[in-house]
Amino acid sequence: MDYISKLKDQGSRITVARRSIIELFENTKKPISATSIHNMLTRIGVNVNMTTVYREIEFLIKMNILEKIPLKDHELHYELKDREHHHHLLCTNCGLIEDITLESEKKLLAEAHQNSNYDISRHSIAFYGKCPKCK
Amino acid sequence: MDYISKLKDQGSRITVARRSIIELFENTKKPISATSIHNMLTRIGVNVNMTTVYREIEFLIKMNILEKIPLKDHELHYELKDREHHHHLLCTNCGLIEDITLESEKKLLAEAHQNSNYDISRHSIAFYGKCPKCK
DNA sequence: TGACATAATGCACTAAATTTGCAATAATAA
DNA sequence: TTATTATTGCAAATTTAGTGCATTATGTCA
Repeated sequence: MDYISKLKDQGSRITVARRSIIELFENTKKPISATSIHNMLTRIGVNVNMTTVYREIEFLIKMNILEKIPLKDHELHYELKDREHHHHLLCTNCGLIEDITLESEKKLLAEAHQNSNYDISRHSIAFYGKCPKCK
Repeated sequence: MDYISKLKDQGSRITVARRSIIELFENTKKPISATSIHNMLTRIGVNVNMTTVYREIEFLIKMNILEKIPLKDHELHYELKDREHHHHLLCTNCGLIEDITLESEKKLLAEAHQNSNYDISRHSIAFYGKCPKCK
């Protein structure tokens, strides 16, 4: 079932901002910062306050729809949480962000579970380097 | 050779702030934020301005001694750069950060090189979950 | 050792990202 | 359509980070 129906079912209201932000993430499939969300919304004619953007992000994280993606930047980025498992490739030159899926991460995860006494629930992997255009 | 000697050799001055910050990182071996650095310095009686902390971090990054570690926080963290290769384990409950070394990351890295057309220079892996105390 | 050159620092600001309080607005149930 | 209250906007406060400039202090060399 889609996010909108889920939110409706659990009692949340579906506002223009909320719907637009969810669609933004569904179409983009990349980590987006709060400022970018605001810019993109403005570009498509959805005029919302930055405060609303921040509050909506917070809400969607609480609802388990978005998650934080920390990048080497002092701006947090966000992404849909239940996308098929994947990780990121970041260009240190132009800032481009791409996805990458990794077969061998299973072993990695198994090793992490074994080598630690943490109750691991999630993990993130990022590769930094130069993208095709920049190298 | 140690960091202090390296800095001296290359002409930098060794101030109380600089020496203290380097020692802080050597003793802590964990990602530390600028604010934490400032707090820790104050606690041991080294009173420096936040500006100095930020400028020193910048300097130590330029000198290849520190590197940025992005966490799920809107505060950047830093760590000594040439520590033996390792990654992080973060408690989603109390914020505890521990190190973890992984044998199988070699395969992962090889796969990443093969599956992408990026010129990968670095990577970071983080596991999120509950630490022994919190689970 | 003492004075000099300049790296490093502090202070007062600025800038950008994020958060909060509260009154106004709008989504939904009835 | 109306009432309830979730959501929003606005203004202002906080937090994190970075700057310009005058002052201080490190390391060098006479």
